[in-house]
Amino acid sequence: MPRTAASLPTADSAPIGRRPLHEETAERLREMIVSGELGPGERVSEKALCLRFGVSRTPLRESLKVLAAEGLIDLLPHRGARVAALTAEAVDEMFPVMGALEALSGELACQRITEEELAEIRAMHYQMALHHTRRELDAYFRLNQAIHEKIMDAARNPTLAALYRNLAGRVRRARYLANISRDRWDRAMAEHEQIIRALDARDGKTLARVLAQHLTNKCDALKESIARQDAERV
Amino acid sequence: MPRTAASLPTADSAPIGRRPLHEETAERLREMIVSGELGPGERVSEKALCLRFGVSRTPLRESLKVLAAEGLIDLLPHRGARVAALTAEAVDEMFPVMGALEALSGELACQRITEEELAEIRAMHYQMALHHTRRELDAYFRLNQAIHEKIMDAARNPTLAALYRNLAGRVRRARYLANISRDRWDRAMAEHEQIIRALDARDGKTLARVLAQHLTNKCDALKESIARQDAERV
DNA sequence: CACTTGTATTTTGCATTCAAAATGATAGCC
DNA sequence: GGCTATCATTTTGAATGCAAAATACAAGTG
Repeated sequence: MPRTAASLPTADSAPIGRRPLHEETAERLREMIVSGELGPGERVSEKALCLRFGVSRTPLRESLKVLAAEGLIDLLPHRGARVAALTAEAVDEMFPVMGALEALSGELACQRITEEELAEIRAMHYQMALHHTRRELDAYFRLNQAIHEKIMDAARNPTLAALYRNLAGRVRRARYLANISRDRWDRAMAEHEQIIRALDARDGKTLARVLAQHLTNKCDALKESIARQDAERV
Repeated sequence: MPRTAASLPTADSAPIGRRPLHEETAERLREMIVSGELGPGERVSEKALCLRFGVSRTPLRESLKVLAAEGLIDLLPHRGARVAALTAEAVDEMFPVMGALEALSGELACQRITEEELAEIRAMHYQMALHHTRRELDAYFRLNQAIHEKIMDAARNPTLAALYRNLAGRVRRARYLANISRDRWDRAMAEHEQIIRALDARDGKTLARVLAQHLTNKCDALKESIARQDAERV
């Protein structure tokens, strides 16, 4: 009878076939938005992108629908697509959610992380501390993000990780305007020390609390930046 | 100059125009999947659905991409779409996340809920208690879901609510196989009593804890059902 | 009889085409 | 001059058409 495991679509041994265009374009669009190449509120012309990517409108439009579902762009019926704005309200909504997700990742990671993973995170932490002392913001950001993702992965919950990455991607678009203060930066670094300690001790509750607080502080910092930015714009 | 608030895409005064087909079809598909009309793992034929909905493949395919992004269907390149399976592993991943999201909704709701909303929830609670004593499972489920959604709405965080509804939709597909035990049902009802009490007292921490625990128990019940189902299947 | 090999059919992926709506421009009017 | 109304252009929404891939089927071979 055919309903055996072998007949199910188990992704066996790396399919060589190329990826569909709508995936490719979705990824590139995502990258363009998250990187800031397409700014918040900016109009997204189908034709321009088709030309640029060298594809027809069909796969591109499929991508746009997906990106809209992910919250990266807004689709106005008969009026095209715009890159979703990143308002203070949206940030205010997203960060508590990210805080809850990261807190959960921390709890799960404490139960499931391996010694190897922890060692790697520790190494990244020290590397990041170095960038902190050297005031290398960009490199710091990259490692910061990588550490949080590593903890997320250690939680072994792909569903959780997917939701987190979605929100993180939306928020990351704002990093270029985060002119973080020396004070806040130092505090963030101190929080990361606590994160490592809690992880070391496999203290899930504490880690969850620290991560949530860390996110709350990040949110405040970002909102400050957005407010400053908005004030300048007027 | 045209860059004023009025020119921004503020959904002003109810656009009367009909909705795009891809939205319509996405919604109907979602409903078909969540209601169980399309069973987990079932193949989703583009042609059949086009015929059924009376639309061409273009908007339907756009819907499929969106549903895939939502995690309701799996897209196998060159092999069509299947309704996403609802495995015990997936449930195990989703419930902790829903627990975290509901816990957050509880905390926020305690800060923001109005007396009117609370009164309505209380009324729904008593109605639900009635269905519980009468063993009216379906009506009980409906009110149960409605209460959780009401708390979610009271949290005043649309981003949070959207993520929650996505997960809730994915999980809801399993409700028809939830032959809940008398014991578990009684315990769930008792937890709902606690929920109401915490909400009454605006005790966010307690509410968060109770909601998370409630979800953990729901998860266990569901996994039991799935395991039973799987055992029968073999 | 199981198993491969080759072929016909179906289904998917994408480009193209057509219709409808929105945008922009021009002319007419007060 | 400022305003509205009409028309041309652009852009979006959806259907159709075509090529490639996958599936189903049939015949041939050990």
